[in-house]
Amino acid sequence: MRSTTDAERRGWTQNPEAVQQDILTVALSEFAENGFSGARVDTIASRTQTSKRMIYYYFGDKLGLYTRALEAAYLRVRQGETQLELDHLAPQEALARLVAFTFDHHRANPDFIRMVMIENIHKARHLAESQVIRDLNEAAIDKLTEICRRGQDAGVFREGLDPAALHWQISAASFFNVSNRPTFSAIFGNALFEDDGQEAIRRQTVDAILAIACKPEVRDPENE
Amino acid sequence: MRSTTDAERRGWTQNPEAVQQDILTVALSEFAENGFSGARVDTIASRTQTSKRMIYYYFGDKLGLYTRALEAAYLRVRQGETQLELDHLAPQEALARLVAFTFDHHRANPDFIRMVMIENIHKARHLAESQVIRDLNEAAIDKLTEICRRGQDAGVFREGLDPAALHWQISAASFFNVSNRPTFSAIFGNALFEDDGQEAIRRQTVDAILAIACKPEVRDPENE
DNA sequence: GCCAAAATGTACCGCACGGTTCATTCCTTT
DNA sequence: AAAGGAATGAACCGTGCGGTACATTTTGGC
Repeated sequence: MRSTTDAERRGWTQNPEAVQQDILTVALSEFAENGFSGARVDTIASRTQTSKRMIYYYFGDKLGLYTRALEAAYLRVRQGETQLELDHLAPQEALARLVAFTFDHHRANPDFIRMVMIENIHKARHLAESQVIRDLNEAAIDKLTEICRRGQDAGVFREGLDPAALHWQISAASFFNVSNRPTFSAIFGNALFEDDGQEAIRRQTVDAILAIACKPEVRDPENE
Repeated sequence: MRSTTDAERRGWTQNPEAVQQDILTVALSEFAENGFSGARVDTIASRTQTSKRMIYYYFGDKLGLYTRALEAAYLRVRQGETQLELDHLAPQEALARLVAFTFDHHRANPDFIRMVMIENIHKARHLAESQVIRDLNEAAIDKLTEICRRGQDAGVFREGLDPAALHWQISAASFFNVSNRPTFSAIFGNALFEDDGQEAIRRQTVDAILAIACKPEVRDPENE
């Protein structure tokens, strides 16, 4: 590791990892903004501190770059999810916390949401082929499955509860809230996406999920 | 109105409306499949019984064609919604019916869903500018608002229920079910999208919405 | 220090694709 | 029946954009 002064004086310093990271960051934002065909390799290059040449050097072609950007988006977002600790909470509390967290977490990662939207437009063609992403998602339902088991053991959750279906419900609300905000607010106004509206929707969503999971007699007494 | 035989013999028959309709149908399917930048005007033209020349003659440019296709998608889907009659049902029944219908209706109109997805990728830029679509959606919440009022008058729905927020919940489930099927099933398997899984999810969704809308004491006794 | 390999800069290419030009045929009006 | 406008056909064009050729600099190994 040496001083960079001579490199600054004339010429440049090699830094493969940083260059790739730079490209990936820009590419992710550009693909998320414009979609695969909408994104322009030249634009990505220009927003980079390096050149288009380097993009093709490291990523082969536009599709390769897109795939890596997609994986990067998943990596980031899944990494954020590991922060959540639920084991010390009662099942209902844990579930409520998980739903609220997922809701906020999706909201905080719009680029990830947009990449998934784009993948869905493409029928998940690239996602399906990425082993990286498949691996990442194996653990995604684990937390929820564990909560379900605990809730059923404690007798507060319904029997025959399907963790996958529950995850579907949580994802639906959390995802839609970000993905469809533009059309929804264009048609029905922006109120639900202001702070008050978002809080109301999050609470409503938590309630709905709890209603699905909990036995009927369990839900009435506890009133937040 | 005259026979078309002479036109078949030599030359061609003019038919502006049919030509435009033909173009629109193909364009809708092509845009829904590939997005705005992904769709190719040449491809659209080739799938048409007319030529690229006609597309520009009637629709000006690619964006004009896209906008008209988007409006066409909304028109079709909203037209299907008018079939639903709910006034003769008790509020809870009406709401349950509305949710189940919306769920199925979205599922039956994947092209519409994909157009909305694409609009959301584009931040609803074109949808926001279309007066046609704004008008179409004014009536979209009316049914639901009416049900809410009736339910509250009858004392079975909670006070302070927000029809817009309820519509949000219904849309979230129904939309996500179609829009995110590719990624969801790529990651978590296809089971939830087979007939059994879909039925389970629809039931679960209806239950969740009813749990949001109904007063707690109202929901326990009635067991489908 | 020297050399091969890795990393980067510059300039360029081919063509796909959105859009147009110009000519021709159909239809309505008077 | 003539004319003028609407509707259609066929070929063409300019360029935006994905991708490449070729030269040059940097770096690490010996």
